[in-house]
Amino acid sequence: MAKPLSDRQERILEFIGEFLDENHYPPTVRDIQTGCEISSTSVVDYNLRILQREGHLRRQNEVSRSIELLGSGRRTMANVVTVPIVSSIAAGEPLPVPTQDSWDNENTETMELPTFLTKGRENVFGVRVRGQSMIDALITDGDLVLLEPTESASDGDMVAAWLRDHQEVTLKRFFLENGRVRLQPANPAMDPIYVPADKVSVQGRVVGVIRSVN
Amino acid sequence: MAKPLSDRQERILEFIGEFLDENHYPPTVRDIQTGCEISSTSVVDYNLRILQREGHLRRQNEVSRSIELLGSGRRTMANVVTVPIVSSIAAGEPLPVPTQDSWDNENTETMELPTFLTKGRENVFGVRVRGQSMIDALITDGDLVLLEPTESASDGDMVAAWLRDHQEVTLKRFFLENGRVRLQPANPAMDPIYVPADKVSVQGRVVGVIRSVN
DNA sequence: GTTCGACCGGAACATACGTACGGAGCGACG
DNA sequence: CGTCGCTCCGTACGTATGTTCCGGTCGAAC
Repeated sequence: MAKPLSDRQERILEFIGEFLDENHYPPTVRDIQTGCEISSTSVVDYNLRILQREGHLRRQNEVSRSIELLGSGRRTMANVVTVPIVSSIAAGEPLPVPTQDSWDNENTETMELPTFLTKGRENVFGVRVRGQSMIDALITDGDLVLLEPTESASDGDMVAAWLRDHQEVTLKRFFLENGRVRLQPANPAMDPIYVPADKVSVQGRVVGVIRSVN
Repeated sequence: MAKPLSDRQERILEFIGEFLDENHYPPTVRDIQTGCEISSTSVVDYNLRILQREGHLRRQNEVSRSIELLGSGRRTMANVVTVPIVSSIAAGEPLPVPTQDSWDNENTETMELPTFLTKGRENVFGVRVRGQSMIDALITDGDLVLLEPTESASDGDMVAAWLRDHQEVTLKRFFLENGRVRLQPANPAMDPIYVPADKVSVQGRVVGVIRSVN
């Protein structure tokens, strides 16, 4: 299914992304030809068809600049990425980190976000928060939390941590202190909690929070 | 300077915005011609030149689909608006609500946001928060608060309120209760404050909060 | 009336741009 | 060796699309 791409195809995909970041419209076949130093428009067209067949992009026939990138963290246009929204976070269950399969699924909800929120990070996904359990992380009911999937964390990272003994996910700053983990609420008025390292599993690193009021 | 636009010009501007919302690329002259039921491409071109001269949009010569909308809350492409970021909010001063003049100023910082954050609202602007003074509104240092300019508020709205006696701006939910104003923190664990109605001036309604971690 | 400017209409022109066609190099395979 | 598939190249064709030219209508100003 997911065939490996040739160097040229990788290059084209990368160029389209860069073009989208620098302009407010997609590139033409000839823009790509010049940008990737390809000798003929037919080669560009040939590779674009392959990329389209493999599901990396979409084009409309006979329409100029109709290239649209597909896939996780795709850039649909200048400074915009599309991320999947996976169900909702609730007390009592671990996070359903999205797989490539679930992302490929047509009925995954997605959202378009400015790139400054995901800058450089891969596979960022969003989780909608239910309830007030994250209030000490300055996050409330209805907020959208952006997470970068990871299983490890550095001191000071804000992470989504699954606490095995408490059977719940919490968002806190992570610190590893001689064998145990300190989870520090974002609100300095609240006290940290301490957990043995083997009772905590990191599910993702928080890279952003979006709250839409009303 | 700001000449009134003809009906046709308004229509064209509106159509370009709608087109940008529905596609991932700008419209051609002929897309506009069809969409606005104009009999000739030359009329479209004629009006586009006027709109460009008046600063409502920008085009590149000889480049297809190179139309770019300008101005406050402009849609640069599908589901994206551009909003100005006005300085920063700090304890001790009222908010510098942006005027048309300040927006027109070239050196205003701007940011592109998904439309779902500003949906339907006019003249939304962003304010970067400094310090921890908004912590009881679940807002912390570095957050970007999106405000819709207004001087009135309905019960339950989250507003930016200038407290004359305290000489500070605060973000709270607004309730008018027989002559006095109750300002309710977003964090239900915190207590409300009560202020005489004439000691409070509403500066804007909060429509969103964006936090970028790290 | 005449003049002028703002706006529209139809058609043509020139370039931009997607697409098709024939062919060539090259490695895999029998 | 032949031939098949994949990739590339050069070129050309046809449509898409920005642009120009010339004429026309209408209302305001004189």
